[in-house]
Amino acid sequence: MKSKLSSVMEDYLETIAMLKKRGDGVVRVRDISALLNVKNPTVNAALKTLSVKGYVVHERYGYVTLTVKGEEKAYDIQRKHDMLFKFLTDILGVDRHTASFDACKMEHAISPKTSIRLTKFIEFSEEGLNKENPQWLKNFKHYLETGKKPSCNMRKVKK
Amino acid sequence: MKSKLSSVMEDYLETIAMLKKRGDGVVRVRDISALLNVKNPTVNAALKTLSVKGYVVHERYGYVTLTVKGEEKAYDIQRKHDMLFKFLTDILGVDRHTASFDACKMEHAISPKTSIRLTKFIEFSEEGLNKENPQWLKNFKHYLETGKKPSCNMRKVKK
DNA sequence: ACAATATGTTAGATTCATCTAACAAATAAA
DNA sequence: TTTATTTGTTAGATGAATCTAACATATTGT
Repeated sequence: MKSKLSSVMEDYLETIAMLKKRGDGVVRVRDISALLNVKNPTVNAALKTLSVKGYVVHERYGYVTLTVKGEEKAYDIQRKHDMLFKFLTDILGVDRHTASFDACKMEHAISPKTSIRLTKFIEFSEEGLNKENPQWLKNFKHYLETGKKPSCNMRKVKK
Repeated sequence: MKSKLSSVMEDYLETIAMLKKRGDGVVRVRDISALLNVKNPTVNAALKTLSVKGYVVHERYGYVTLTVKGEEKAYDIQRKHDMLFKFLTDILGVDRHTASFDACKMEHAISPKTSIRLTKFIEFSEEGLNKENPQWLKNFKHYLETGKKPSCNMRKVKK
């Protein structure tokens, strides 16, 4: 009964969830096709697939809604996306546009195990009493700019 | 003239390069289908596509070889794969099997920019005079096990 | 050298995600 | 309230990646 979804189908779920959470709160075929840059009939076909599998409800000429199963799945994907985006921007320092683009593809590629570890890694980089970056992350940013990692010796150098 | 390759085609190139570098140094259709878990006719179709695009040479009933273009592409993908594998295992501490599996998918998902940053991050984690993990990485491993990041206070605690 | 086995190829079918063209229904404008 | 416009649907085609079945060529063993 697992009937795994393709990454394309996952994208549709993610998009529907995103559209629900903004604008007028309802989701039409047009909105989905606009966001995913596909034509209406393509969206229709996808919705057919997703409704047969129990992820969405879509009556002829009506709005699109997620089932509980669909919401859960969409939420999972969005969490992964947000986590990856954060990792790419906050830790690696990738620009927002590239990070967003890559996160959209990586979210379908990483296993739960990797997802959990990356999440922990982000938490680790944020943990602590002060909200500032930890020193190691500052050192990495410095390394990105200069190609040099502050060594023990360097830290002793004055000025 | 860019004619981007699908991730499936990239996998074929990667596999061919890998097979070349081991065993008897030649690559047959059978080797590729065995490694990728597809049937011979599928490999044949892929080789057709790749040879039309100038990545491989394949004469009827002959061995498969990469063109220079194909080698370059394959090398790019392998570099990405190895880098991702290293990141997943050495930094995140993901098990080798999962890391290998995920790297195979992620290598097709990340942009050059992200690839470069990740590479730098790995370099950063290895840089230095001693080959040991840097302290921050040890701290992360500790965080994974205990859920606690060694704080300034904790470090002062005796024993 | 010949038969048996393994490997490679061709042809044709299937599934998925996409498209265009033609039509139907709903909404907005007059 | 008719007409015009936008949106949704259906039908049918396409390209990519896969399969099976049938056949062709190589390789191996005797």
